Amino acid sequence: MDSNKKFLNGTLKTILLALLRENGQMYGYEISQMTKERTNQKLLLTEGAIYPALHRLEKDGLIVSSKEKVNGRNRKYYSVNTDSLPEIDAQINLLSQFTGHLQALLNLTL
Amino acid sequence: MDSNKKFLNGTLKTILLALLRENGQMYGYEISQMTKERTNQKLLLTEGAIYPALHRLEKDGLIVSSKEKVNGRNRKYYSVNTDSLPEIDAQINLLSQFTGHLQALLNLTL
DNA sequence: TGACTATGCCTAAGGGTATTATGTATGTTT
DNA sequence: AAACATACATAATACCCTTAGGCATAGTCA
Repeated sequence: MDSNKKFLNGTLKTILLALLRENGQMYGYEISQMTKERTNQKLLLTEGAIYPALHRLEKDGLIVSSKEKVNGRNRKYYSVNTDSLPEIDAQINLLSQFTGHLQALLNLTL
Repeated sequence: MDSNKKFLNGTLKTILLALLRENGQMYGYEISQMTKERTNQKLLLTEGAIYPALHRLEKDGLIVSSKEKVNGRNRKYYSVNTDSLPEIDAQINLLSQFTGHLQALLNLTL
């Protein structure tokens, strides 16, 4: 079973923004683990997807990073750029609306 | 305003399956118009996306097509392959679950 | 009649992005 | 010592949507 990985395309960046907006500060590995736990392994954000997406978001100025050493290991914390909050919220709202439309279309079938 | 086109990636095929499963028989142009009307122009399935997706679904054996001439114009009707109904329902359920997970993640932010 | 719009199908170039696989390094557990 | 968890990263590949165009028929309007 390939789960629902194929649905992730396009939504990943917005998911990351939503998580960072909620939790204030997170690092990649943490995001990967947290989403896995929260969705009972159903929604897997793999590292090969997460790290490039975080890099793109930082390059686009929507998030900022800072490196810290914790227990001898390097962590790279990300958080939303407060200047971009309006744009971030707009994106999150768009995704929310999109899932709403999808649910409406899908429910007709049930 | 590029609306939420970017979220479509990966979900389009399943959307098409859900629509065909509901309506029994549809043609590409009809799908394009219907989704536009139902979502108040918010969810636009463009022809450049719809037709290749329908072709892939037919090639994969999930749907079948038949050509008809209506009012002098050619229509290509698609409908689900009943042999594939279990797989189709499974896919639709996966997408439904995925949107559920998304909503859960997004709602935490509101 | 000529121009425009709606209907209806299709394809191609291009870019964006997730998958899969792999590499590096440190700390912890067995 | 080996294995596993933590933590970052990149590359090849393939997928697939966007944008832009092309073709054809029917109806409308000046």
